Amino acid sequence: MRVLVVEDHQRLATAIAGGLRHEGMAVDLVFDGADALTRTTINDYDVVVLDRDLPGVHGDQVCRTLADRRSPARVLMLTAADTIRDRVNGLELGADDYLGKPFDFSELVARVRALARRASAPLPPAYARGDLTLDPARRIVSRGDRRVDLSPKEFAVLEHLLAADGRAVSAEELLERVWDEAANPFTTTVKTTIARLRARLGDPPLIETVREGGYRI
Amino acid sequence: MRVLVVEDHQRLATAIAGGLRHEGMAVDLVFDGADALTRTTINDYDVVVLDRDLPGVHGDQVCRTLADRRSPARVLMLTAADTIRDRVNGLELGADDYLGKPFDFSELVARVRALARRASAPLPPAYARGDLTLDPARRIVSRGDRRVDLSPKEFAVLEHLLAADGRAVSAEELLERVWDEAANPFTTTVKTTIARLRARLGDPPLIETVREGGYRI
DNA sequence: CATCGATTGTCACCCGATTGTGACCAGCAG
DNA sequence: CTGCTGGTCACAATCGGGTGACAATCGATG
Repeated sequence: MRVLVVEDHQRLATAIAGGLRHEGMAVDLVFDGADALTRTTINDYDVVVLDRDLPGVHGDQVCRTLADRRSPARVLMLTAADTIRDRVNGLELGADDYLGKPFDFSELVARVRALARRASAPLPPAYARGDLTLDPARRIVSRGDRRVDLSPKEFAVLEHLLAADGRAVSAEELLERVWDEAANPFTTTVKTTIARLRARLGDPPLIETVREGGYRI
Repeated sequence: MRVLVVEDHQRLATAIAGGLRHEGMAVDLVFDGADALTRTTINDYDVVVLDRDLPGVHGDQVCRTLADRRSPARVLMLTAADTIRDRVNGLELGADDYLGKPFDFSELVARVRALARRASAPLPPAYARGDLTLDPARRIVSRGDRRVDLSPKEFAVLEHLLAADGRAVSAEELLERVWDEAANPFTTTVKTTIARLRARLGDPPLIETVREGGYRI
């Protein structure tokens, strides 16, 4: 879990960062708002622990900017005074949670955890063709309920054929899309890879040859 | 709904337990703090109804221990005197609600119900995959009923793999999400960590390698 | 503050799978 | 029969991942 701590007081900053690291989180630390903004463009954080009173760019400003950018990072705002009014302000700025100083460290940890528990992105759908399925995210190919394991090239070729959805795909197109520039078009690489792929997929055959036109599934 | 009643006065204890059972709850009953602590390690309760004045281990102590353990059980504290001061103390100790004696039984029921509802939402942040379970909050990993202890990095990697839900996770992604900025992408750190993780998890192997694609669980 | 063990990053080396390659074979159309 | 397209095979080079050793660092403990 990736966390950015933004806090200008050295002592407190390192204490927070150290504590969160101790909980097993990957923590980056910056001491002002400007740095916070650049860091959040470079890295993807799950949570930003943001002190409100920062020199230079104010915490509120950082928070607002993140919200404007539609940053996926959740913001936990730290503030000296914890009044209802502050809380409302903070949440209106786009903070996801609010914690007043002084705070109990275990509470900070709990809240960071809670914020990081974001709904995991749904897995993209798998391809299916007859009894063949290919799941791009999991990198799994099955024939019926039998798992088929493929080498990276074989997998990529099969994925491309499935994506073509029945259209015939020429050897040139495969070379273009599946291989990189280093591929030598004057050799039999594609033929060979298709052969190996067919062998691994077993019977009945799935990949048809279209004379002069390439391959189709 | 699973409830533990901790109350040293026999009469009152059985009355409460009986009443809650009558409301359809599964109630366990103990008469002192020490028993309460052992029971809560054995079973997962939704709510603990806890008398404050207990012989031996005091109610406050029980409450604090539960909080320290990050127990998911919510605590409803019962107390003879219901002063503001008591209430604040109780809540600071980690109790989730507070009820002064004498109380109206219907109010007790209502509060237990309310607490149970509250508990059910953020309760299950534990991953499971086959015989493997990982509890992020407690930082506990088990294989079947055998506890596995992992270093922080190993734990974080495993958590990430489990969160990916079978998706293949590349070494780059792991570096990005589990390590902080100081990580050097040109070395074999991830490989090594995976190797150590595999060794600790034992047989049968759980983490699969996806050539060119990273790791999958 | 010194010490000891655990943790972690780094490197050198090993190994098997993968892949590109070209020679050769098979089927088919003209 | 001939020429062409595509399939098959064996081989060698390469690559990606696994392993074990080592050192630096961290953290707990006396």
